[in-house]
Amino acid sequence: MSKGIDLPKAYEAKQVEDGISATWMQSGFFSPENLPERENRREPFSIILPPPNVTGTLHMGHAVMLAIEDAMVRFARMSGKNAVWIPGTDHAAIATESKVEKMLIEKEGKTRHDLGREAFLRRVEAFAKESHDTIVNQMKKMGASVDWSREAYTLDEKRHDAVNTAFLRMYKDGLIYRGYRVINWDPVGKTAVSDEEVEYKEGTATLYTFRYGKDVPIAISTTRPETKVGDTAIAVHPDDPRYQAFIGKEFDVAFAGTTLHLRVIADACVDREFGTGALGVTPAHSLADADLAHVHELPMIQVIDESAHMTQEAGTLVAGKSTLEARALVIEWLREEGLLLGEEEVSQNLSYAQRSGGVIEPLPKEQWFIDVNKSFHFRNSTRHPIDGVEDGQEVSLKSLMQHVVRSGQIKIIPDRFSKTYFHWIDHLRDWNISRQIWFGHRLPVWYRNTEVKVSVTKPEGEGWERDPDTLDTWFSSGLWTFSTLGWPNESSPDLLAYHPTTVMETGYDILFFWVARMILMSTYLLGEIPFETVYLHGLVLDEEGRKMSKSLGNVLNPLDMIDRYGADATRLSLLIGSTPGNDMKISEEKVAGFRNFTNKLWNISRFVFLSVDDVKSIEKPPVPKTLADRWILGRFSEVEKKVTHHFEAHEFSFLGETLRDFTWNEFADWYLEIAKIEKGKEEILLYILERLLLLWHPFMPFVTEELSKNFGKGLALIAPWPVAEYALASIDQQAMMELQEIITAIRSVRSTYHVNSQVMLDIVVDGLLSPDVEPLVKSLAKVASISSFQGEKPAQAAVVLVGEMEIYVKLEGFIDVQKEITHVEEELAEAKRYMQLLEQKLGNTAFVEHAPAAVVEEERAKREATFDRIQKLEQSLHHLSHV
RNA sequence: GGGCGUGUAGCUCAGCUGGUUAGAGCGUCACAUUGACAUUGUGAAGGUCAGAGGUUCGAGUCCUCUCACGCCCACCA
Repeated sequence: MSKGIDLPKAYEAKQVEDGISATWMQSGFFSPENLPERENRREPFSIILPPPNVTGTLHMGHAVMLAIEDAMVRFARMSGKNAVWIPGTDHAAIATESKVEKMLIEKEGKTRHDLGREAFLRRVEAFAKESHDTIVNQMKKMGASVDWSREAYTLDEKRHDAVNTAFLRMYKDGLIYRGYRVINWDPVGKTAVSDEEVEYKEGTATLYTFRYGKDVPIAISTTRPETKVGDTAIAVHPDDPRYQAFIGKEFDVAFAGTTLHLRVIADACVDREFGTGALGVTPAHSLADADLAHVHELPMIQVIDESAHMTQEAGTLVAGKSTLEARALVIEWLREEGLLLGEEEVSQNLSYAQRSGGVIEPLPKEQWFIDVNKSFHFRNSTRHPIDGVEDGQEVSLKSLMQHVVRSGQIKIIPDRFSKTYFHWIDHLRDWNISRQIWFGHRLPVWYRNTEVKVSVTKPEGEGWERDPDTLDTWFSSGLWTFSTLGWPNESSPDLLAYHPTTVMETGYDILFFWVARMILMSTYLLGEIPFETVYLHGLVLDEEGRKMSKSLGNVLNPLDMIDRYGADATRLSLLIGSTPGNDMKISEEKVAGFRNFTNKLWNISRFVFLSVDDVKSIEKPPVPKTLADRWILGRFSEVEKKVTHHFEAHEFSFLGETLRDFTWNEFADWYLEIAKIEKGKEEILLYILERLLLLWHPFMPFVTEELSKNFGKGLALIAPWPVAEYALASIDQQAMMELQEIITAIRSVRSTYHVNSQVMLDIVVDGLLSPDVEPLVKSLAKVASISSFQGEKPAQAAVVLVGEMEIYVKLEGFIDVQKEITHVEEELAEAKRYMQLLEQKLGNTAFVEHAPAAVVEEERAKREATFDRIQKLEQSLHHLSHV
């Protein structure tokens, strides 16, 4: 059997992947308009790639995303859909700017201000360009079948147009406003950040309890004494009997170099149990206090500036000092005045800026916000209207965001994240969208003295200055599902064809940052949902379950994995064993394991190609001739159905396992072995192999594309998805029971003959049996011994006749009776020696009487076990000598 | 403080709407292997399914409580 094609003995991913990548690119089939005509080609499938930041290189998180999305889009494409997957990159405003500035400081000792806006931005752009090219290259290595002709960038001209259009419309509707508010200030990045960009870490702090002055009857507690120079009120609980008498009273008091005017206010939000039960209100430097100040109409005094130093307003004692210096000074002052009543170590959450790591300093600032609660007139889409909201109805952004998920128009997988989503919306505050950085979309806002104009171009007249601020990067990302499809041109062909997109696949960690913002923007601007399904994958962790980070040195680079084990193995290791919304651990070993599988698939193909005369595509379903044929064809059809179902249900791990089990445990281990004995299986082998490769294609595109070439049918990339053509042969009740008996019998043969590794695995059977267990057992033993005596290498499966039934038995190795007898005799001798030893020990009365009872028990148990073992070995020896 | 989740073999995890004897991969051990594949094959060992109680003919699966761990949100000054 060697007339077919002879492939290399092992699959060398490195040698084929680049070539295949090039073939795919040249084919143009990543762009839907180039796809060959098919009946259902009008049905669209669209997925927009979550754009990687242009700050560096791809990591495992990206690799998971690419593996899942590529599997989705390849399946859709093969299923005949008009499939498009749009790639792009994200300018990642703060992240990129701070990275470039950091490099600038390290290499040249200059800050961005030393360079100036224009020159600095040129540096950032150059860096982004370089990073972009690396990322694109990496995506190609992964085998991502994205449509490069539609590539987008969150900061290019088209997206800039979309951003401006969105901003202007929201401003007109009163949803974007400018306000002087307490915001999260990052003193390191020197910019405001949104609530979502603040991270919390547990830390300890000293809680100081003190009075503002001798004449102030209420003591308060704080971890930040330096802010107290900006206090304008003391808040107590309205029902607190201790402070009832003071509510509404006002105090003027000299405090640490300044004079405070404090009003005692009552508010139910005060926790009576904490500290003294009274709270010093600092409206300018606490978001919570700012809310209080708003309700109670308290004045706001800014005592900390943008570089985390005390302002002139803070008074003579601390003005100009850093917050830490000021803290020490205030405490010292309190101590001297005898006002400090107590100090206590408490654990506290400290807030940091996500990107720069700076300690967040809440302070009041003029910023731009999106109002999530304000009512406006909803404009519904004419083509894909949102159900349950009328055109022109009064809604708020918040209510819209809730509605589309609650009504099931957007489905989140796994479902439990819907709860998280609603919980987040319930607590949502207005979104601060202005950033005091340079890299990003500059606000289309102009100022002239007190005049403010929102316009893309400079307003008429002299003296207009453009707002130097840029937009939060997530503002442009929020438009991503439609800004990539041609919006704001509402008649763009792509927008008409592909929006709403079919699925959004991304990590759960950006549910709020991004998914929620896309829902906000799309429902508001288009009156459409941005996507029908949200599939959230988990984070990729290292072997010990830690996040991968450069500082920990536990980063597994997907490119290294691809280099060592191939892209297919890397993809499989990320697809199998990961379930939506759950984090996954990955290790190099795991990837190596899947490399073995790609090689297995390669060798299965190699065997099939070698054993047939003519490698060709089998057009008509082959007619099964034997039991084994009926079985494998039936099983294969079942697998085809299952795989299709798993794809539709986004159950990628199940899908992979189903396919792997069939490929390895059924097709290779059984049918290929049977095919070595029973001839005439060429058609079936080819039929199953060709289709099996296609089923695998979305998961491991490279090796399957390479192997499929041999069938001469064109690219697997656009091959029609296989559809089941056989029914599984039925096995009736009676047969099942008899089958069970046979398996039991076989197992007993195994132990009786002490040939645990020698006999057989399982049997494949269908139809009615009239089994006589004895003959089966005998024939097995016979096959085994005969082969061994003739010194031939036997096949790994045998067909055994039991009555009129053919039974396929898988065999592995055979008994060399003589060798086996010697082996058993040796073991027997050893066991007897051990037995003697135990007898001796237990016969010793001193041991039995003085040793701890447990030890004696243990020895007795050992004697029992050894006795059993001797009996078994003697039995084996008896059987063996009669074979 | 609120919410979500996890706890199943040495390790990583499956186990869907409750149904025979709880599975896979890796690891370990034993044996085999010249002809598709040592990136292989066959087997073995290894589990009171975190614990307690309950519902049920029947619970890894449903309910209640407890313990441990993780994540998210809010934030107490």
